[in-house]
Amino acid sequence: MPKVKTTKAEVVRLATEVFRAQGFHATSMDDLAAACGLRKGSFYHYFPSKEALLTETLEQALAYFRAKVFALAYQPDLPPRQRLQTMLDKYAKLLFYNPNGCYLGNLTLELAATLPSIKPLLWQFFADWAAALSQLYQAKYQPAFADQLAWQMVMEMEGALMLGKLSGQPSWPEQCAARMLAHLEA
Amino acid sequence: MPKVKTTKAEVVRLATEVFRAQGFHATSMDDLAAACGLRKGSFYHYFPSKEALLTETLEQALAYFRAKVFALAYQPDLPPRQRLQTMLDKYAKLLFYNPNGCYLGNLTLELAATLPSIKPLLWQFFADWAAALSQLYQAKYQPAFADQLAWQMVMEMEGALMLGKLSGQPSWPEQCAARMLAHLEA
Amino acid sequence: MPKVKTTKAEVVRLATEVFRAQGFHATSMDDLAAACGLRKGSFYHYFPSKEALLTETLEQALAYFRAKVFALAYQPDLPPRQRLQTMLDKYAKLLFYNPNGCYLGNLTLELAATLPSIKPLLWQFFADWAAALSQLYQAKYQPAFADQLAWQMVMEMEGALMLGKLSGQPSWPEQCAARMLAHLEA
Amino acid sequence: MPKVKTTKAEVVRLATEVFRAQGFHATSMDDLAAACGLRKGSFYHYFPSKEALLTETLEQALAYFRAKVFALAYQPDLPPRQRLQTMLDKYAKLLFYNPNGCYLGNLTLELAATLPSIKPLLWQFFADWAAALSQLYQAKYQPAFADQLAWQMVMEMEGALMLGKLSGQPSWPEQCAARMLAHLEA
DNA sequence: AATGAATGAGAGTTCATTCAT
DNA sequence: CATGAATGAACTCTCATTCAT
Repeated sequence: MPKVKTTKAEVVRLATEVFRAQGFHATSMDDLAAACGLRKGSFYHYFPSKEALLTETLEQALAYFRAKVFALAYQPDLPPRQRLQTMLDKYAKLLFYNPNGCYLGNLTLELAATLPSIKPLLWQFFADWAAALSQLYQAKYQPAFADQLAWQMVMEMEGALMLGKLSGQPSWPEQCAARMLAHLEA
Repeated sequence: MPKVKTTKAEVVRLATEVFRAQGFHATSMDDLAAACGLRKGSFYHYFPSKEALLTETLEQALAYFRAKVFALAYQPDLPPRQRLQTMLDKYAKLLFYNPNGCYLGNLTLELAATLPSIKPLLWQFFADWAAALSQLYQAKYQPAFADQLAWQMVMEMEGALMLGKLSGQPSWPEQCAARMLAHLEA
Repeated sequence: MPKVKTTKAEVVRLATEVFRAQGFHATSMDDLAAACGLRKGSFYHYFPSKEALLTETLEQALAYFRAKVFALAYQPDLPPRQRLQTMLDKYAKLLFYNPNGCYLGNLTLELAATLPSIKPLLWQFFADWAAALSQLYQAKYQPAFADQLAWQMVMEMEGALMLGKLSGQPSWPEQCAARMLAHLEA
Repeated sequence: MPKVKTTKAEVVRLATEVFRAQGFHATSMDDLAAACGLRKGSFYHYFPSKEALLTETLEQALAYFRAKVFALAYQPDLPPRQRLQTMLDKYAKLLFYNPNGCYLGNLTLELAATLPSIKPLLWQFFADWAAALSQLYQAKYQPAFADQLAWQMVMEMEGALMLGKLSGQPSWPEQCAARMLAHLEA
């Protein structure tokens, strides 16, 4: 069993989980090194600083959500109802059953006020998420109303993930997802 | 060498603002000392540790919301619509126009996973907030539905405050408050 | 039950026990205040500094041993054997059954190298102790030999108290006391 | 900014001397850093805490005494008298002419009551020391008496080192060593 | 490319002492 | 006389970062 060389992408993936669990400031480079099986010093071959690593995790997370989650809202040859269902299934798998909630949401509240450089990335996440929802709701509603409803559901979901994180129970975001779907029903 | 006199309640009040702006881990005892006009070591006359100080800020914040905000939902001799209006006005004054959002919500996402001792306090905040809303909605809806709607609006408001913090604009929570009111309209 | 005013002598007595248990540097003024039922600030009405308090405990301890222990070696109208016996009984009561050993011996090893001002006091203790023993042994031995034997037994006793402190068992100093007595037997 | 290279064993050796001179609590990490030519923070690469460093100094001291001093009592092909002589010579070189006395004895009195984790190590030192002496005395005395005599001399020596530390004169332990030898003479 | 050793700054905390009340 | 509040220095320890090897 040869030790597989750690790739940069893998390091970013692992770091994301540690940041998601502990937050940015409560996570030390030692924590990250331990989680990635690297020595502390080796980190600086991949990333010039802790903040740069954070930024990469955000970029990778955003790219992942765009490619693997939000994209599901735009599948051709599938009715909106099913597109929303598959998107929410994927979303749920990523966020509902992990006790640490929404990575991007966590960082928004922890860092938006003190680390403005990440705000555009964070905002993009919410905007893309709302756009995907809005596009689906437009099958049933006027664009303006669909948009408002989409943003409303994004906010509700972030609040639901907050309660889920606090209570340890997935029912909050689950019920929120059910309401998201219901808005497409008759 | 001037010996500044402060009260414990005042220290807690000032510390709350610093924690709200920067988060718990990003705030040093030096930051707190500077904000309170104390020297670092003097803090330990009031609180045995940074964590104990945090807990006191949470307790004081919860007590304040209970006494000064949520209580407005229970005013006798006032129609529900007006009670909700005054409660939301007070709520807005405290949270909408401060760029740092909801203190309790911020700490939920930063600390729920790593500082479980504060979870009951945080939960109480959300529960009281939902109870106040539910009690108002029961003027119009069945208890079960009123309750669900109340929790839904609490979540939406936390999400709205998150977007407000990220965007720097109060319109997100403002519109959420408008929807809260609309649920009581005809 | 009126609260008896703490007297300076009482404070010194209590402080001695805390210093004996924890050593000088490991004992904080808070520890002392707690043990004496005083507030920290009040200490400075009795003693100008922690070090001055230490010195007073040493002086009081030395005075006590002189008046209440070593004096027993000089009782008129009692044979040497009995004088030694009563002195050792008193000595044992003070030191053997307290797990913290010999106060003066403890401070000698902790502070002789860094707080030379207390060295004369400490030395006086050992010198008086040896003189008392020597005077008794002179009933049986030549002065020079009695003196040497006395110092020898003082050293052995300090070593025995060290082992007693480490093991928690009084048998080490007890057997040493038995040997002290044996030197006066036939 | 020079990066001094040191070995862990060297750090332990130097720290032992500082602890021996000043005691554990009176020695700061700054003192240790200065003595070792390291910066304060660098210590924590070698030892997780000041207490862990202390434990290592004790372990190394015990190992040294076993290998380099007490072992001399068991040399084959040498009469007991000479074995004792060489052991005492080595012992004297280490302890008599250093004004800070016996490292293990110092720590016994300073820390036995407050840091119980080191008690087994300390006790092992005294036990090995007594065992080495006892083994030599058994050339002349019955095992039980040899054993008692050995412990007696260990205690006397600790007391002698205490007086040596207090007086600054090596004659106390020197004469004690002479008595140790005398017990093997005709 | 990888790392172990080192670092300076700063973290939270403790301390002996001061002093206005 | 007593004390609660305050202090500045020092404490142990952690951190993100550097760099010779």
